[in-house]
Amino acid sequence: MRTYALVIVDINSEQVDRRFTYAVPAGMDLAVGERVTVPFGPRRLPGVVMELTQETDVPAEKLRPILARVDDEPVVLPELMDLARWLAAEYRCTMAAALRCILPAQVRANLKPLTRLAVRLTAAQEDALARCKRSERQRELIARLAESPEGVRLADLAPAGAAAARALEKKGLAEIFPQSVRRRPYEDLPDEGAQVRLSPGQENAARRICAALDGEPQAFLLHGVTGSGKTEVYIRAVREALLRGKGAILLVPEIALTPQMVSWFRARFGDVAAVLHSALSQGEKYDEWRRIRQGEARVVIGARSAVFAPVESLGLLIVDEEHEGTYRSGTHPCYDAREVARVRCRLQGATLVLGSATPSVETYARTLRGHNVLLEMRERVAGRPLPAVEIVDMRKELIAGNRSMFSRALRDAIEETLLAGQQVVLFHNRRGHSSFVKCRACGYTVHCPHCDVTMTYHSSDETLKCHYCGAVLPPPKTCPACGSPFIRRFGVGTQQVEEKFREEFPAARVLRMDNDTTRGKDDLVRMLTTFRRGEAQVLIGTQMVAKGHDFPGVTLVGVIMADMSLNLPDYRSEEKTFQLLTQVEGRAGRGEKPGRVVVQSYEPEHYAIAMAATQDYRAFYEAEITRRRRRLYPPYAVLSRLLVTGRQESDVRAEAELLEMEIDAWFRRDAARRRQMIQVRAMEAPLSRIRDEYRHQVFVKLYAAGSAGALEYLADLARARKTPGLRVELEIDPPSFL
DNA sequence: AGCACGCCGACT
DNA sequence: GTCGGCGTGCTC
Repeated sequence: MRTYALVIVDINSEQVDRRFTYAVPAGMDLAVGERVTVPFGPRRLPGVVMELTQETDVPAEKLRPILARVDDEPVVLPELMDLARWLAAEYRCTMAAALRCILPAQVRANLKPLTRLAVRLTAAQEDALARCKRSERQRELIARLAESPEGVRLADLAPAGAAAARALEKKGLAEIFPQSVRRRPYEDLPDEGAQVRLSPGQENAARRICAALDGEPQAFLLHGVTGSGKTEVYIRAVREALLRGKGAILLVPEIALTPQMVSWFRARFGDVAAVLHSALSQGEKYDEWRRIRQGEARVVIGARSAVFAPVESLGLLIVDEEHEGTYRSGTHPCYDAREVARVRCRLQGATLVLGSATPSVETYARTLRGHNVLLEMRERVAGRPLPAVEIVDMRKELIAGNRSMFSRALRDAIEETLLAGQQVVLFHNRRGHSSFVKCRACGYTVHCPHCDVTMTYHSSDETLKCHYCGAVLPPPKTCPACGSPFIRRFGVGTQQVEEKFREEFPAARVLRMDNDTTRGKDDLVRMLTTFRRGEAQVLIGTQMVAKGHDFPGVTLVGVIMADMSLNLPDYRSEEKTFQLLTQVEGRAGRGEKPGRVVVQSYEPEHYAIAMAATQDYRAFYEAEITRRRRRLYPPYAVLSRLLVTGRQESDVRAEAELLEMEIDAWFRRDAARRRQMIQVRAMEAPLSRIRDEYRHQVFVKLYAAGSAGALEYLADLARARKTPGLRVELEIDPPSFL
């Protein structure tokens, strides 16, 4: 009986997003998940076998045979085939695009293994020695080679040794051959961290996770205050998974944080741990992937895309710093690694652990609704206290005549800390675009009357705009709240903070860490190491200094302006601010000495700032979820937009307005649809032109409950739109509306 | 995605 | 008369 293979060809286009049937040549041993080369029109293309079948409706004259297998073994695990299918359905991408996520480019490129010349004995040691009585060097080499039957790299021999090797080869006693070597990322990293005793909180969390490894797989939210030692819990859980013959994946939010985590894992798990992320070289990535696929590595540490790592019999999937935005992919398919992780765990019967000191509002809400089991760690390890936080009201500083960016309290604290020989972290979250208008006398910021988000100052036409509804206001000359003339836009960056700091504390050794100073691949790691070693006393930086670093020498954290992230035109800005402040405050007092924090703010009474100071997550969550419910934001609503782009501005505008009318009509058709809609509005996008392409958007806000049908409609609408010269794209809950 | 086929303007 | 523009249509 004939066998046919249903193949997805590697073309990311909806036109060919279906399975093509090929005849399997007699004698070709094929399995689902294997990569093959197939004829496709005049071309030869790679593809993946989705299914094997005994019959087909395809007429015989159309059928063509599979040309070849690409790999020696199936490359896609069966569970990952299911995951790819889910990915394509959930994120509305082609099957080819979904498979590309699962098969990284290096693997598809079929890289060659890296080889170096090595030498090994081909004769018995005694025979070889007998024939080399005269040369002491050759005899030495023979003894050494006898100890390493797999061969010794020529580069590892002294120059004379290499000559001896060639002599042995000439005598037919040894051979010189290309030996494949593994490219090891972070090879020279020290193996840090000794075995530690777990605190009662850590012990409890680890026990609950291990119970799930033995019994019914579960999803956990591990909520532990900064410094509570979540990493140790991960390590314990991973070890337990390994002991049960299962694999584990640990996702970390940023490459920058990986080296430290890798060194901790290497210390415990050695070569069983693999690393996967985009900053590795092609070869490193390829080799690590192969090692995982072949079961040589059972533990994977990696960024977002490592959620697809080919770990067989996965037992545990951990998402560290669950709240981080980096888990959402910016390129199509725009998957959320946390969602993928959840589905993958379901498909493979694995246990999911989401870890954070500041869980995202969505995750916490889901947890309270019973989707995750909550594990809490309220204490820091070794009985260390949380840092004492002092909030400084910068409005009072202005009244007191202090116009500098450092309050008297912060300046004193820095002085004391430097005198005591301890380290300081200064955090300032400068965001390049979108400046806002704020009153320095009373802290008032101009908000949109309709949307409750900060309005953004546009210097081009000197107006304030709302990025959600398009409302436009002239910037006020005096503060609408208190009448003060000190109302102006804010735009201080870390560079100015550094300059002012050097003026005031010329003796201190300062490092500045932001996007401008960490351009090179290794700059960040080097700076972190320098600072951790104590070779600088002060670290000034943006959010990248806030995240997860362990700086035992830091006893003072200063926040230059806590309101910075509060005034972004985004409904998540309160959440972001709370997370950032809580995280950066958590950098203080992680060593022997207790830490302190000085937070400077123009609106110190704001709940995000006040509750970050007391590290009271639950109180913040209650306040925030109440606001979201009242103002109709996620998780109660779904925000989406249709983005229209094109060269001709009038066409772009007209298309957006047409879409608005059409969508509006669709929602008004019956009562059920009317109940879905909160707002539909066409407007110019905040970034109204990028690379000579004009941008307009149709902002669509829906009630979350039962929104699936409406979103499906919007997706179909966007896809069906084929006006020449225009592109229409649907974005659901995008990271920003710029 | 490519590459075909197919129907209307300026060139040796 | 031809060379060539890129609009639909197909690829097992």
